Amino acid sequence: MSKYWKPGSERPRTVLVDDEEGGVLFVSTPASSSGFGYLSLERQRQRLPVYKYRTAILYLVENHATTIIVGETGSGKTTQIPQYLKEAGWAEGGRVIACTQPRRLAVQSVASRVAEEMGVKLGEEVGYTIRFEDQTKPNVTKIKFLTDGVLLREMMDDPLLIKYSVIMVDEAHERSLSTDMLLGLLKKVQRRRPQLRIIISSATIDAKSMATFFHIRRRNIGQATEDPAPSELPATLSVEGKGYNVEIHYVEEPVSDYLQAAVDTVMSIHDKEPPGDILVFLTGQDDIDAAVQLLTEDAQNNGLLVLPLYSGLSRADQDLIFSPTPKGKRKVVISTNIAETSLTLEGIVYVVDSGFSKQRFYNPIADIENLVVAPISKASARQRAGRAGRVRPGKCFRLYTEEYFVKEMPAEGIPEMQRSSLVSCVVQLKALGIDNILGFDWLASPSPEAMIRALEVLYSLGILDEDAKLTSPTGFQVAEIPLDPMISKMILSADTFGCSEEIITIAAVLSVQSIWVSVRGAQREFDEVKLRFAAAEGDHVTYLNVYKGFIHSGKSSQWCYKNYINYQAMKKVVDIREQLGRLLRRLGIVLKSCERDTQVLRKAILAGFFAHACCLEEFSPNGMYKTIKSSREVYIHPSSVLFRVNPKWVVYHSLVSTDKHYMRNVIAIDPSWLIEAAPHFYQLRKPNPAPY
DNA sequence: GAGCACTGC
Repeated sequence: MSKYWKPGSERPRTVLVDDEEGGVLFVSTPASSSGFGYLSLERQRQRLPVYKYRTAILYLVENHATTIIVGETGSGKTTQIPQYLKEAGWAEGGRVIACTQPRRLAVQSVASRVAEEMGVKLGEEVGYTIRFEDQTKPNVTKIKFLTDGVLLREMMDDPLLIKYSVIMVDEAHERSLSTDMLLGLLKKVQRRRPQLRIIISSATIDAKSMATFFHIRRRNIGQATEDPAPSELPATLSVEGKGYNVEIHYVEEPVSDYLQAAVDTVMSIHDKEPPGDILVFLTGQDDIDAAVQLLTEDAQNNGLLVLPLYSGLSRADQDLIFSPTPKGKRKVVISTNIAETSLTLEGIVYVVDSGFSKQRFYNPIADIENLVVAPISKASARQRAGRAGRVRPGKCFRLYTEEYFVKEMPAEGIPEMQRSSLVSCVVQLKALGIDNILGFDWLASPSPEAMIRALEVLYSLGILDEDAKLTSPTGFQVAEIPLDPMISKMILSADTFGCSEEIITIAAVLSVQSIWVSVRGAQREFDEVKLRFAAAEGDHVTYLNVYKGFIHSGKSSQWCYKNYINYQAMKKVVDIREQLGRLLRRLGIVLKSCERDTQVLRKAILAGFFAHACCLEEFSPNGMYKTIKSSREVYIHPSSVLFRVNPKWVVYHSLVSTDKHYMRNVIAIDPSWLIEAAPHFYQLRKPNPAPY
């Protein structure tokens, strides 16, 4: 292996302390690394790297409006800082300390850990809020963990976030859509509420741009406040992590086939390295299944237990990953990016990093989201490597050269804000009274094309008016519904068509990944089972049949298993459906059923998705459609019940672009409904006119 | 004949 691999010289664990005012300096000590099993909770807390910075953090938060904390995983910042703040009195007088996370699971686990450390019952002094679940008590909860999406929603009722004294935005380096929106809005809130403290916690050293962003010049400090306002210069503090050292190895020459290189590397680790499980990062299901097959063939009875991991797997298959490795075996998990942040595997000692992941990119001109294999960033590469150092010192094998890493790999990924459609963002900002979207203070500004496209789409849906203001009531109601605006529009229209009962089921199904389980081996059987639910009208109506079956079965997981249906997804459908029902009631909409009339149902769908209408090309041998809007070539996705049925006129929910543009979730329509649904969009159209 | 990952009153 020494011939092939070149040890790297990356020094990830430098500690940097940088108070912009130059007054404070902290020097770190090397990370300690011992098991905590026998220590009391209090002693464990004191052993965390962040503990040394307790006084410093409290000092900075006291004196600065914004504090940026750079800390690696395992520093303890997420669980400790909210407690320090509470101990220092930031939760007194009915005020609440908030800590946001990008993911639900993180919210729950961090909250329960903190409650345990404080010796209180979860949901009282320490609580959490995620969608569908509010574990907080008014006037009792002092520390509240929540997803950043929930905090954004809270702003619709409480734009200045009055009840919070400190808001800590954790994992800000991930730069999710809602984190970026939240940070932009928090900056605005801070102008109006100088006493609000913001803590931004990030795992990467790119704190400078955050600091520059939050360096606000307050304009109107007219009214005298009782406390002196904190410095508007953000402070930056760095805390080291608790991970073990991970030795980085690079290939000497670039590899041409990362799949084969990954397989070879696994075999080589298995041959030459001491015991320890291996985690391999590839890009998608195809790659992963291929690698699993190669390794399983290669590895017959040689002691490798090879397991795939991606979100499309059923829960049972995902859980295999967590089962203990049998004696004398070495576990190899071949995973997508899911293992980079969302799932943590214990016992990994070796990581193989292909250097790629699938990433979503949005083309605002074509209004299409693409999924492409793209190189990862240095930040991701470090995160992946860190997965090898959770239990003991590990090794990371990067399938790219050190020169590439140093010179070519981008430091950070492109923020999601610059890779997505802005339709939802715009509605949320408008609802918060931000009228000038182009002039909004973005952390990373989206392209003007994307913003203009979003405004156009929303205007065509009747959600925004000519002045780009939310329409009343439609626009404001759409903003209340936590779904894609096109789906929200569809839901609201269902009221007129008398089919809201059915439409909210469809909306819920369209809002989850997929209700089918992934079955590669039993494809034929799967297709046959699917036919039991299939409706001639298309996928949306098929989903109604599945939902009915699920409810009829008493929401049985067995029933799901037998029918190749994802039980977790169906439970989520039920949750979303209930939420939508409550929401509509609040908007004064009474749920009505259209019984068997699928025509009104499809008209309601069209009210949201008229822009996605397509017509089958005449004499097309391979089922080619063209979009009415822009004559784009599209095909029905093979997972659709209308695949090979090819009705003349269809409307799709979304496009998946791989080698072709595939329409996912397709329904057959009558073209006359189009003019009815959107006269402004489809007027006087003779062959292939383009509205834009 | 095909499927990155999260998330939301």
